[in-house]
Amino acid sequence: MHANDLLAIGELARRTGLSVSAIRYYEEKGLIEALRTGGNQRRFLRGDIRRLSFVLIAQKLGLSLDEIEEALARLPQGRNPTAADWKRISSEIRRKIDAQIAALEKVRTDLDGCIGCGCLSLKKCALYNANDKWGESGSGPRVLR
Amino acid sequence: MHANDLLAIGELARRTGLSVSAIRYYEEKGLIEALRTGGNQRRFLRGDIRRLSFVLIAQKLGLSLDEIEEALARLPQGRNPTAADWKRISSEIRRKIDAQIAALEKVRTDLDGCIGCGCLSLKKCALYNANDKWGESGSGPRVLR
DNA sequence: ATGAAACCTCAAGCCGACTTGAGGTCAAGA
DNA sequence: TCTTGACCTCAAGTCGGCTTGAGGTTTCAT
Repeated sequence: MHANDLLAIGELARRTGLSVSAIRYYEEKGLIEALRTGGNQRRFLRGDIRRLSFVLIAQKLGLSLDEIEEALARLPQGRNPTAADWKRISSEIRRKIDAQIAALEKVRTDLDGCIGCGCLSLKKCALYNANDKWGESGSGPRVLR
Repeated sequence: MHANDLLAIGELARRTGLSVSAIRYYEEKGLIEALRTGGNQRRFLRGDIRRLSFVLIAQKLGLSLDEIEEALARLPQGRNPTAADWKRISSEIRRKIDAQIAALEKVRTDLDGCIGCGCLSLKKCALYNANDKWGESGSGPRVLR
């Protein structure tokens, strides 16, 4: 059962809650690497559970896979995140969250002003004219639903 | 120039900042309706500027087009939003924003606890285990970038 | 009457983060 | 040995909110 301390992809999926296809996708994107058996099946190290945990948590915080890949790439010797790495990275993330909250609070304030006026004029409306970054089309991390 | 007080699609686009293709897309989705000339070109009423302004603002507040359509559908006689409609609808939106801010603040608190521990354990991590709604895959309004 | 600009429809493409399906191979217990 | 379940690759599909392109028509000023 614990033959070589290597995990098959299904086992890793079970331990992380990810789907098998998602793990394969992450490998393709370079977020994780796999060893291969003689029969070409993936085998993962135990530490990869932690690596994927990092990916999952960072995603919940709103980072895109590209951003997560970048964070992982900046790790000292290229291996999985330690507590110290996590401390540094999570402080950066905290700053992003602060910015998101501040942006939302500004919108709320503008909205409060707008409820009173009911103008719905694109020329005058603070809601429409401020925070232009909000409306940029295109994609990015989907933070809230 | 102001022949019939009807606007061609390009004119409406200019006045709202939307692209022509976006307006056609909104028509297809049922967010806006157009009259047609004998030659099959769309003609819009002046009031549609206001209707589209509503769409734009509601989008910036994080509502999906489906949600916006629903809000517009609930308007009294099926025409464009008035100041009173806006007041009612924007109050509902405000509640959503409050919820979003509260969710983000909870994540921030969890993150602060997490920075200290550095566990990165899926079993123990409050960040991972709380706020499951955050991680739901699928699509929805992209609120923040 | 004419020529350019604006309009029309319909189909396909884009982004991120995956999932689904087809068709085939590998590993391990009975 | 055999069977079954887990695995493999590659291509295509999904979602929302549009954009882009091809190929054709209308409108309007001159």
